[in-house]
Amino acid sequence: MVNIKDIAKKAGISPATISRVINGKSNVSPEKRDLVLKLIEETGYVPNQAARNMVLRRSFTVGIVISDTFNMFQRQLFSFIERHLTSFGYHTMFFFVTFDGSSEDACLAKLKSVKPDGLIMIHEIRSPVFYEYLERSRLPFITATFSRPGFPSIHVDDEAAAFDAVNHLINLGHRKIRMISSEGFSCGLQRADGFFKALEQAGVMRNEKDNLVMVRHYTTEFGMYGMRELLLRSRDFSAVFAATDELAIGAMRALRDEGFRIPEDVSVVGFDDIEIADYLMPRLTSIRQPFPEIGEQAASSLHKQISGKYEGGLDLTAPYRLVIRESTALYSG
Amino acid sequence: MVNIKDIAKKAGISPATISRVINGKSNVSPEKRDLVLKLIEETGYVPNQAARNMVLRRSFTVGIVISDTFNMFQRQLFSFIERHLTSFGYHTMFFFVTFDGSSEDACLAKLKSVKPDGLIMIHEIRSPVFYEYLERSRLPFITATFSRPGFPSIHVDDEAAAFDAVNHLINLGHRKIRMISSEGFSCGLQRADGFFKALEQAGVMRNEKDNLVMVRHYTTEFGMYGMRELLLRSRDFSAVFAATDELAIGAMRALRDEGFRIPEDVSVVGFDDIEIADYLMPRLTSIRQPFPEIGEQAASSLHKQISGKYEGGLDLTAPYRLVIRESTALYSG
DNA sequence: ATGAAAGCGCTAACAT
DNA sequence: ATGTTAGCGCTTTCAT
Repeated sequence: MVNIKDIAKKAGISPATISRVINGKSNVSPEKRDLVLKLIEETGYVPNQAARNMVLRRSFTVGIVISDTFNMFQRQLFSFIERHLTSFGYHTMFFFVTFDGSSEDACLAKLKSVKPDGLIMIHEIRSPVFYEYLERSRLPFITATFSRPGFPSIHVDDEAAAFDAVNHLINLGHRKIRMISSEGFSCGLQRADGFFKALEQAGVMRNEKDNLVMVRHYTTEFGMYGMRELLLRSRDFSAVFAATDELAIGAMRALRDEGFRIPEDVSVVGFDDIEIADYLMPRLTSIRQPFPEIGEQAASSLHKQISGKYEGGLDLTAPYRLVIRESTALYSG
Repeated sequence: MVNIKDIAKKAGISPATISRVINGKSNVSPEKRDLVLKLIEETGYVPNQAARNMVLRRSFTVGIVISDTFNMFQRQLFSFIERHLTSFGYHTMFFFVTFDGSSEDACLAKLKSVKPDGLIMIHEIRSPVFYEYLERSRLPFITATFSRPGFPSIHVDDEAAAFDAVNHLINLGHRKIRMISSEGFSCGLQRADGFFKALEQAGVMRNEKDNLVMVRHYTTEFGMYGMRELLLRSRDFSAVFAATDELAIGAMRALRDEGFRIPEDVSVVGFDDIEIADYLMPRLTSIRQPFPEIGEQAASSLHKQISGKYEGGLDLTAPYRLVIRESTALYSG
């Protein structure tokens, strides 16, 4: 592979000047600049990333901490994040973490080894050791779609959004409402809070614990399990709020398998508004998270931090919106 | 950040010996080894990846060439590939390519800069320049879920699988069958070949071109467009074969919007058997691609190539299986 | 505006 | 078994 010395030799110039041209420094004569550019073009030379990384003590890589289950929601959000990071000149590398937390150590080790310039966390890590490292190493990072007090983050107001979603059901006349959520993320808890708040305000706060089932993962499979569990407890309800669309999809499956019609017998509301929500039968009513904005904000906020333009203490809030489709209908008790 | 010299100083040993311990070389005395290990543990030292990359002329990274649309099928396959690559000690980095091919140059530049140890291609690049570079640079690579004559690959027999899928419809009594596919990938063409072969064998090969619609991307959205186009041409059919599940989901949406019941009025078959196929209403009949095997084979074949254990000329074929669910039913003309 | 030289953190060849 | 040394490809002083 052709390197900077090869170019220097061909041009009869020192490597230092080649470097200057590559990095767009001003103090190079136009003639030499043109010559070098021509040579680079001809030879197809591309600077060796590893060498630059070493001397500049940067990796030009941003790590994405994400759960290994990597659902449709995360996939969509990632696409937007990636696009913006690329436009800022970063590469992107996944740091997978399993839900049970057993791999958080491995993730930390990979962090130290790869040394990304920054980190975007789409998955909520529990280990305090992890956050200690982030602080100690002063590694720029931002959490997306959830927040951790005192750290930069971009997310919607989960509790308020859940409140609105459940209120939509209440306004349709539903009173006996169930919820499926997960403990994995703090937003699962916040969405549950919004759920209870809405119930409370409507004066239908009965059997608090029986209304809610907590499952392990935000997947269609666990949505199905959760719904089955709720059905075992009681069939006396007319609406279900799922903490994510994936859970809603699984819940709808379980309801259908038991002969319930949606929305005639049971209304279903999801959360996230993933792409497929609009392709389901019936189309799923859901809370829209603005992926494009969240992705862009996460990337550009991180970029600012990395390039030292960080203003400090940002906890960005993205707007959400209830998208009403076919899976919710008037209560017809 | 603590480096190898720091460890050496603390231990009163030369950096070379530290390096030997880190890399598990045998010729180190047990006492020194233990001392070094202890120090590494204490200090939290992790070797600097960039420095190793430079001197070893390796990146310990495998590139994944994937389309920027990055659908559910690719997401699922990627998860398996990633898992295995990690177990072999590789990092993973995406090389996104847009469907229109405009970014193939950028992808090539990134390739030269990052210098991955190998490449797994889930997306079919057209540019011959790209393949020329692969050959010239002798970069190990393998194509997954499609094949390119003369190059290592792992994939199912798309034509045979499509043939079986369509035959399933024919055995159910369907004669007027439509197909939605895409030109983007060669497998879209091969699946169309299987479709026509099955029709031909059943003696229902009429209006060849009208039976098939080609759309731009393998997405739900384009599946919907494709189906609308078919409906515009004629409503006289009883079954649809979609080249991917995503297309099938979009097609089902379009059919439902026009009042068709599935499978009572129209049977639908997909291809890939993505996770969600079993959660749709109705559950989607589909050809199962064995993600776990394809992912494992792709990763381990590449690993063999990288470590010089490549036996040459492998064109691996993975088994497929028709999974019959609820979206296909007897023709009830 | 340009070149010479040092050095980033690591490994490997070569001594001993 | 261990240390010394050179060098991977690049950027960046520091001269000039």
